[in-house]
Amino acid sequence: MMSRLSTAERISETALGLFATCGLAGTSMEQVRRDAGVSNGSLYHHFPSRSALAARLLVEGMNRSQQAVLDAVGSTDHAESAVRGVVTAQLGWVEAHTDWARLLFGDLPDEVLLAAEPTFSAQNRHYLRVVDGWWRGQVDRGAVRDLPFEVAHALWLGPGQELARHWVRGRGRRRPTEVAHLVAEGAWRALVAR
Amino acid sequence: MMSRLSTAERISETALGLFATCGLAGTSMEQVRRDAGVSNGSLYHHFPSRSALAARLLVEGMNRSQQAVLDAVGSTDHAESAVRGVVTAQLGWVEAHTDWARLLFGDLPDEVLLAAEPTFSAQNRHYLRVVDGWWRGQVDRGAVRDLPFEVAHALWLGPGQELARHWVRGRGRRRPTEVAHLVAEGAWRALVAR
Amino acid sequence: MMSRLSTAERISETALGLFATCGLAGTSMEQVRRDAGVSNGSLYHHFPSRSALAARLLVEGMNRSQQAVLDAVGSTDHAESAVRGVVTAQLGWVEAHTDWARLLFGDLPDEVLLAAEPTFSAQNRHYLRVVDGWWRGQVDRGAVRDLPFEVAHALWLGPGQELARHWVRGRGRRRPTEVAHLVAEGAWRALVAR
Amino acid sequence: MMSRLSTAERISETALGLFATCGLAGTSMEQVRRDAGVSNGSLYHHFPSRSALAARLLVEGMNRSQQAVLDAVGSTDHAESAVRGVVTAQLGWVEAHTDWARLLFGDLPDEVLLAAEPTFSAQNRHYLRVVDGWWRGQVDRGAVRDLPFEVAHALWLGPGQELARHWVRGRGRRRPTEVAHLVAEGAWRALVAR
DNA sequence: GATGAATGAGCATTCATTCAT
DNA sequence: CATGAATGAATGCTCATTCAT
Repeated sequence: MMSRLSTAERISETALGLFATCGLAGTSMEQVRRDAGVSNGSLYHHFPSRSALAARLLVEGMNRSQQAVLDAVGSTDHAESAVRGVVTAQLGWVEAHTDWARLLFGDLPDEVLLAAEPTFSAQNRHYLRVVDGWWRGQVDRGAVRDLPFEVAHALWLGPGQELARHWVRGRGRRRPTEVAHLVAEGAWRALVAR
Repeated sequence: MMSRLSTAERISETALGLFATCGLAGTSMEQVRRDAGVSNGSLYHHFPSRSALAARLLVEGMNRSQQAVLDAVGSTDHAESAVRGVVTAQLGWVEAHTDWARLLFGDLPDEVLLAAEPTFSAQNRHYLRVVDGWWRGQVDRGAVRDLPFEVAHALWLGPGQELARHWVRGRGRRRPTEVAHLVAEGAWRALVAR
Repeated sequence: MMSRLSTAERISETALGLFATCGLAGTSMEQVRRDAGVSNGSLYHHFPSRSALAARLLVEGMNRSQQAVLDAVGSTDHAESAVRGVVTAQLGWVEAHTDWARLLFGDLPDEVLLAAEPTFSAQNRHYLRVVDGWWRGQVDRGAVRDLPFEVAHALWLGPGQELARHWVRGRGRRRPTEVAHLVAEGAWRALVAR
Repeated sequence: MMSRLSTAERISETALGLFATCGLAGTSMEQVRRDAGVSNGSLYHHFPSRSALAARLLVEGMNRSQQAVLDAVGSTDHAESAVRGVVTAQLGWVEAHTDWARLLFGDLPDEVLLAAEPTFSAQNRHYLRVVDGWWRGQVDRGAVRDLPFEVAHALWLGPGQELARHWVRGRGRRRPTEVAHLVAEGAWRALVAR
């Protein structure tokens, strides 16, 4: 009997692990091929180019990560719960999916971004539209400060991002979820009206 | 007459520009060599390996960037001024030195980090010791919230980091310095006691 | 139609000739590639490194050369015939396969020896076990002097080795096979009991 | 105060050690330079080329090694003593000067041989003339078998050479001087008239 | 005698990718 | 879907050597 995973899945998983460990630019198709135990021809049958492989993982990872945030935002109309919930969700997701996180935190060469379009930008647009929309609603309602969205986004998710970035690189004592409530509290204070 | 810059300087500057444009992993020694107008042997005489070249720039850039923050912290004992000043300094420095910033924001392969040690970690220790020391002083004085340093650091510099990261990648309308006061305000709210 | 030899064979043969002519250390992969009329990628597809190529030839050559000796030893139980036969076989083989001989006589860098393991040492063990065993048998039978095997081996094969070494380097008037019987006679006298 | 050895001597000794360890072809001027702690310019001031350095050591080593044999031959007219004495001297010298021996046993690229001429061939001629002359004298006197000189030389020094070769490469249990008398005995039996 | 910058050719090897089977 | 041979461009790096100071 064969392994449980399909060839394509074996390749994906192997690649994700390698990207996390060696960085996207530090991983070659040859490494993926070897580690996945797949023939050259087979590899290229499933992913017609290196960029295509990276792009597919990027899109998938971005989707998962943003979904975690969107779920948190969508779960309540109460501003404070949502703001805090997003931070908690962000840190929880990173801690639960460090490989994906490392990929998303990394440098993405233009060729990969190019290959990831259009799915990528559509996805992104959707994410931004939803979150931005939610934010403006709360501004109108007077629940949060009236800030340009990029500033709000930075104050909201920047600290968690920063913390997570250190965490996945092995720096930082505390696990993200350990301090999530402190970060969430900070974000809320930075954003709440008055 | 020769060019004003020494060979080593010409190499450094060329490399920094290329790293900023093509990414660290996307820049080859051959490109550096060609663009700097230097012979192969000469290039390797001054920088015995690709990693050594990258590491030297990394250490230098890190030093400059951290110095901007240290200067801001050291310039006053008044907590609010210092907290705000650091954010402003951070965003100002990034905007004024986008090439350096791009290098520091990028993915640094282990080989480069390895080559950057020990200067790098010594420098880092110094930076953290000073900033951490200052922070604890303010905590004792009751000026700021009693947060683990990594959390404080994330709330303090994370938003700016996030904003700057987008900015140097060409995303984000507003220039960092334009919104610096808003980010600084957010950071202060997140950190101030009470 | 393609050439009769497989790509791998074409590479092997070309490399053997070059190693014989220019020495192992004096032969570059580039030369092999050019002379064999093979693409770079193809060369490395078949032999993943310079050392691997050399090692494969080394193992093969060692095998052939030792087989000539083993055949001579195995062909008779009569001590004198075997001792003389081995010397004759040794010199005959060298004269008939100077390219192989030159490779085996040359300096073998550690990397190559390392790459040749374990096949190499297994082969060697077999060779030594057989010849040593045969020798001890003759010692017990009182046909030859009771000498430590390494000394016996040196007296037995050393002179032929020395002669062959000079011959393949172009020194020495007489062809090995011309003087084989004299060398064999000397070896026998050095080894015979009484 | 400076080191006791002159720069040239430091270079020579370093090079000899490296040649012994890494092989002649495996040693670069850069390695010699580094290990000797000498500047590039200084190295080339003393030895104008890589080949010149190797050649100088080769000539010197050959001289020393042959002198040991010549001394043994010259010390007596008694054939047996001389034949045995040469073998003993040969093995003794190798054991006492393994670095030199390794150099002399190694592959010598043409460029080095070329650079070693004419000293080298003059030395060699001298050596051969003396030993050949001595041999013919003994043949005429009926003390030894009437063999072509190259065969006699192979039977005489070949076994020791073989043994020594293994010894310097770390193979072979017994030290050369331990078994010298056995080898000498074998050589004498192979050569003695009757 | 010593120093170190400069040179440019050369090399082993990796890589992404294609293609015939 | 899978296999592995084939391709050729590109890369990081080493080396022997020269030269101005």
